[in-house]
Amino acid sequence: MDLKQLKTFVVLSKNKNYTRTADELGYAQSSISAQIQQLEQELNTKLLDRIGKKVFLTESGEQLLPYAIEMLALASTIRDKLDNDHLSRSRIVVGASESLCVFKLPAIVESFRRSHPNIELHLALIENAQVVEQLTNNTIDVAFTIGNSIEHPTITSFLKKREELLVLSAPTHPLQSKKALAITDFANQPFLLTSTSCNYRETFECDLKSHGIPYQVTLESGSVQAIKKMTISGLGLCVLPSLAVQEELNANLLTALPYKNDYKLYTQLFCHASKWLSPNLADFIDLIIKSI
Amino acid sequence: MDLKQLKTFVVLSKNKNYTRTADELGYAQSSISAQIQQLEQELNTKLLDRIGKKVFLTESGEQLLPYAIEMLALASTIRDKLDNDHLSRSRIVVGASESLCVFKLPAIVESFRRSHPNIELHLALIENAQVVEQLTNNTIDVAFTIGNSIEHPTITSFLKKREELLVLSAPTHPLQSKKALAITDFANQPFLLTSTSCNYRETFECDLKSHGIPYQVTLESGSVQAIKKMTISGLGLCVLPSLAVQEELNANLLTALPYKNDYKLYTQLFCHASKWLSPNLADFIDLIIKSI
DNA sequence: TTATAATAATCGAAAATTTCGATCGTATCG
DNA sequence: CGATACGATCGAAATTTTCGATTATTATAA
Repeated sequence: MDLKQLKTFVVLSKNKNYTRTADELGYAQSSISAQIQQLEQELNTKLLDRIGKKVFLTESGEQLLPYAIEMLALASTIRDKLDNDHLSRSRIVVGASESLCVFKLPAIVESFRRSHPNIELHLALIENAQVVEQLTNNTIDVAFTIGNSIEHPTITSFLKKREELLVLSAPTHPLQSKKALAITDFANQPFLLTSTSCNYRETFECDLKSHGIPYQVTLESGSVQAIKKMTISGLGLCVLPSLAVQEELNANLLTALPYKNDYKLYTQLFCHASKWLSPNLADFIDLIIKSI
Repeated sequence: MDLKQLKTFVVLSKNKNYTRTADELGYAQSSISAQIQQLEQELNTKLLDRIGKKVFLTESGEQLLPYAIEMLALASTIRDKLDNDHLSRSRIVVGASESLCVFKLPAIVESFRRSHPNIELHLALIENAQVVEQLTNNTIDVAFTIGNSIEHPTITSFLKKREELLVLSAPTHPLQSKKALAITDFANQPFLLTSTSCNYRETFECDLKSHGIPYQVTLESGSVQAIKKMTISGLGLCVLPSLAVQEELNANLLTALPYKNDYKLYTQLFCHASKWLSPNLADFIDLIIKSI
């Protein structure tokens, strides 16, 4: 049983004429005969009687007709749904770093939702270390993170932009007056840091430790927002990528200390290399690339 | 889109493994690949992602899956229905003469309904003259009539049994005492006849007329039962096939007059030659043949 | 890192099927 | 009875499907 045969059967039921049906469907008349015979053979009944010059549906034919119509309707629905889905319903699961969620994604998501109103966007907060695993498990469609460079044979990178990591203080902080700072200047300073697994903290802490610089952690928080507020209040220093503090720098609420570093942090955008980029996903990726 | 492809897609969605799916469905692995590619091409999406070693349904694949399952279920329903229908639901439209409806069909119908309880039997009263037309129009499936011989190139006859046409009277009737009657003995007799289009009446009346025998029609009725009752009451003579008066002859309520005739009347059973004989219809025809 | 095993994609050839055009058979209509 | 309309049938051509072999990729073991 085949949709082609059912289609032919339905049209033939309407026309009750093989030749016209052949014309309508673009087949030779003999092909219509053959298709109906196939169908009859498979269903093991006669579907049509040719009595005299006219064609009649048999009992079985009458039985089949509504089902055949339903079948074709269902096939048509499938085509519609899947075609529409390219344009309408669909879901993209984005795994993103917290900073990017807060400082970059809102504008991107807003813009994407305007251009693709029917796409469901799911946001999963992930850390840099999970990127490969989650893309490989297909639990996220795309990863948008800030952190250490990631290179992996089965992961495609669409974007890699160096991010400055800043050591920040309140504008009134004593260290702020110096022309240039060395790592040693941070000795015994109170720091407000993100959680241990965070790449910027890791990077900076590694720097301090490798030079044997003692330091205090006054606040440890997953919330960048909390850290900034505390720093503004003068509680200590914090280490954040510049993109997370643009606003505060502009408003002069925070000051970047003149500490030259060589930290390798990147905003990156990844998919699994085998991932099929649906038109929507491709659009989303393009939008991010343009927005950065 | 094709049921075969959908089936493959569904099994593959379950297995998430091409090789196993190929084994399960009895194809080569490459055929599974090909079928899925066909489906993807036709629906213009990717249905499966192969990420690393594992196979995942894409968004589109997830969308398709329930529809594909529904489709297969529907196909399965069709097969079931049409197969069951051979045995269960079905309808046979029988066109039959009144006499046969009254004197033969009841026993046949009862027996058939016992052996084929789910077949809907429709009975249409028809006259001999309509047999060809109605079979040709496919308004009846089978014709079971008593009357003149019918031979027609497009009509198949399954049964042709000579029927005796009797001229009957009440046992007390004066003509009954004669040894043998000639047509002339019926001159001026009052007759109780069936309606004009009826073959027995036609046949007998023709006989009288061709010999220029005058006669009266005392009662003209479509009801054989009424005619018999009136004849029993001594109102006149009637002309009926023997099968219609078995009971009354046995009970000595009516007497067959000793009139030798050469009327060619037959109980016959027909289908259109092009008619497909469903198993049920074939059973019905067999039953009639055995019952006569 | 390299070898190995697992697995799907690809490709060309073989097999199966579908389609077509021509012809035949049958029923209807003038 | 002949002409016409229409589906069935048949063999050849065209197309599609399937297969087996090979290749490519990735995960895993050594």
